[in-house]
Amino acid sequence: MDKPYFHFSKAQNNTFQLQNRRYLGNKYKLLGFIEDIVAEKCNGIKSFCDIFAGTGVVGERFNKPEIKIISNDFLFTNYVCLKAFLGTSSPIQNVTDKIDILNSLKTAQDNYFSKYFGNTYFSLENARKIGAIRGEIERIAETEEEKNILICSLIYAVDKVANTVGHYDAFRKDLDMLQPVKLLAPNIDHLNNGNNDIYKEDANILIRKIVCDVLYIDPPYNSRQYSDAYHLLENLAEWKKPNVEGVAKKMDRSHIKSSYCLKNATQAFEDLIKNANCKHILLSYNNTGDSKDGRSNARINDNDILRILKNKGEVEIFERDYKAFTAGKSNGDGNAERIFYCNVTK
DNA sequence: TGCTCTCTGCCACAGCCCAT
DNA sequence: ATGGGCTGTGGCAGAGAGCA
Repeated sequence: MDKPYFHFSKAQNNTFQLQNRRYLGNKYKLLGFIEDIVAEKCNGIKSFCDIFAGTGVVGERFNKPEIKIISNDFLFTNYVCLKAFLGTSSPIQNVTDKIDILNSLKTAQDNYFSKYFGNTYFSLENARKIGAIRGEIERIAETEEEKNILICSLIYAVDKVANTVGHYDAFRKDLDMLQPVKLLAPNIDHLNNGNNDIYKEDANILIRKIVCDVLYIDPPYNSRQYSDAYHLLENLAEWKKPNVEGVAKKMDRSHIKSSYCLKNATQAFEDLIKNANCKHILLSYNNTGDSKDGRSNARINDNDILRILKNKGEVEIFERDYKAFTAGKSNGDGNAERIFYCNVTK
C-alpha cells in the first residue's frame, strides 16, 4: 500500500501541485483565514511578499497577473521549487520528455546518495535510483529554469517514498516504503508568474532591498531548525555531495541556521519589522502554550510582538481555534492560530 | 477502528557561573 | 584548580490525535 498519504489534493494526470508536499508548519489549511484578513484589510494590493515562504502556498494563493509575488526562502530546496512554481512564466519545451527519461533510468549501482541514504531513509533500490536521477539531471538539463523544474519534480517524488514521518530528523526503523520512486511534472500557472521575484536570502537582509504592499511573515516559532529537518532534501537539491555525520546522516548546516529558532529571535524580528517597507504586515505566530520541553516553546513572546508591531502602526489580532499537533504529552489546551495584522503608519 | 498526519520527548554535551 | 548546577543547543526515535 502506498505511504505516506497526503491529505492535500491528490496529484492527477501525472502532475503534482505546489501543496502536494509534507512540510512543517505549512499554512495550507489556513489559507482561507489569511485570505479573509487580506480581503478585509488590504484593498487593491499590487504586490505581496511571502518572506518565509517554505513551500510557497501562501504566495501562490495570491498569485495573479495583477499582483506581483515576492517569494523568499533561505533553503535551496524551497528556492528551487518556488522558482519552478512561481517563477516560470512560459512553458518549458521537452520537460515531460526529460521526466520520462529520468523515470526510465536503469541502475543497480551504488552512488553517493545510496551509500548514505539507502536502507535507512529509502529502500536501497530507490536510493540508487534517486542518486542516479539527480546525477542525470546535471547532464540533461539545458537551462537553469529547466533544471529547477526537474529538481523540484525529484524533491516532490522523493517525499512520497521516504521512510520518514515527514521530515528527515530521523528515519523510521521499519523500512517498508518500497514502491518505486516516480517523477511527475509540476502543474505550473505560467500566466500568473510574469512579474514575480523569487529569492533565496536571509529575510533580514532581503527586507532592506524590497518594497511591497503586503508583507506576510511566517517565521519558525521554536528552536527546531528547518535545516535540521530537511538536510537530506537540501543535500539532494544542491548535489555538492558533502560529508554527512551521525545516525541521521546530516551534512554541515551551519550556514543555514535561522535566528528565529534561537534565543535572539526577538531581536531578529524587531530588526525585520523596523526595516520593512510596506503598507500592511501579516504575522503568523502561534500561541503554542507551555510544552514540557522548553525547546518547543515559541521563541518570541506576545508582549514583544505587540511592542514591536505597535511601533510600526496600528495592530489587530485575528484568532482562529486550531488544534495544534502534539504527541500528547504536552498540554495542548488553549492553542490558537493567530495572525497579527499591522496597518503600517510609520 | 484502523489509518494518516504531524512535531515532541528525552538524552547528550558544551559552556558558563559560582562555591569551595 | 575543581567540580556541581544550570542553560542552551544538537540529535535520535518515534507517539498519539484526528479523521474517514
